[in-house]
Amino acid sequence: MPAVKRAPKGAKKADTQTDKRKSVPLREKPARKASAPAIEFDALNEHLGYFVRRMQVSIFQDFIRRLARIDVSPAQFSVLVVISANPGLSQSELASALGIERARLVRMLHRLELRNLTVRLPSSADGRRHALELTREGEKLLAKAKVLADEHESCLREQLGAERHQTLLAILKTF
Amino acid sequence: MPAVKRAPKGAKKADTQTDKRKSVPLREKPARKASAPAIEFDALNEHLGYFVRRMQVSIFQDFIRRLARIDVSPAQFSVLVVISANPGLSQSELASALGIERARLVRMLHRLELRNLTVRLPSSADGRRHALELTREGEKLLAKAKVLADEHESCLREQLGAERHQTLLAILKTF
DNA sequence: TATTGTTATACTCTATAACTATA
DNA sequence: TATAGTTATAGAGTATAACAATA
Repeated sequence: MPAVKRAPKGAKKADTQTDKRKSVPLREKPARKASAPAIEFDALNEHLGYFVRRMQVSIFQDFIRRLARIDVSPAQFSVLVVISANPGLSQSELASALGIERARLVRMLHRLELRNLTVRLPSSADGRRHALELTREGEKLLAKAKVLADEHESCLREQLGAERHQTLLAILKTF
Repeated sequence: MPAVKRAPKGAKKADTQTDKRKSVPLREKPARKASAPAIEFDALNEHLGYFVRRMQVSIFQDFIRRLARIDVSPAQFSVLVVISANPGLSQSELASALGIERARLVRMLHRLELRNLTVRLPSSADGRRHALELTREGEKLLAKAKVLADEHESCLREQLGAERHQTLLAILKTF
């Protein structure tokens, strides 16, 4: 057995339910038993949020898998794309454009900078700001990332059908 | 000043860049300066994942805000709905139906059980399984949650337009 | 052996708050 | 005083691994 040893455990929480669980089987509806009856999603079927969430998770999983070999996450991809397209952008501007917390962006840029993909240059106009840019290496990696991301998108377009893909993109952009 | 005191800080990471930052302004493209020029999203404009993510975050924020007073998160809502519609469901079945980790569901049910909303009954057929059900209190809270969730959805339908809302729901369901 | 529920761990993300240095 | 960048912290969420009880 490796080092792990198992800490003494919080107790309390588990105990409150042990009584019920180990004691008399109060009652139990026959409902779910035989041959895998399809699960009913009820109210969730009318809620966009549920399906949007499922799709987002699924899309991100594919994106992450495809860009794993260059180690670029969806969030990192969006940061690299926007810096490249808007060189000199400040961290605040970038964060608010992408809906990322300023504080989180700091750590993201930290890692990107350690990998020599981005730089924070001093802004000549305002001593508080950083002018963000990609390094040459950053631009090269972004180019590779865009190829992989396009493959990802093509696969998605194929899954959905070009028309639905287009419709979806159009509707989401209006939101 | 309250207790906080500030730990000695990791150093190293911050230092590696301090040199660059405090030293000569290497160069800086004039690009972003004057009157808030619109930010360019470039490749992101073609990626469904980016917009799906933005929409999901936005929808969840509204959902969370509206159900805050009954303290029900989107994930909790989906769990309550599915248990109510499929009484006797096991934790594994529920987890896989909703795409939640088995381990995470344990903690979620823990909290719901502490609030007296759900119960884990022993399964008569299989000693390993729990038969999940809502308590009467759970059903009552779920009824309230459904009302609020419907209001949330109505607002969303209004924002998008009924037609686009319908189209979106239909396409997402095929995915 | 495999499965169900459970605990633990580690890492990411989100949300705040507070600090510094500049403005 | 306000803003830009930074650090710290707490809470969720995600991903694993391991374990006990049961099959």
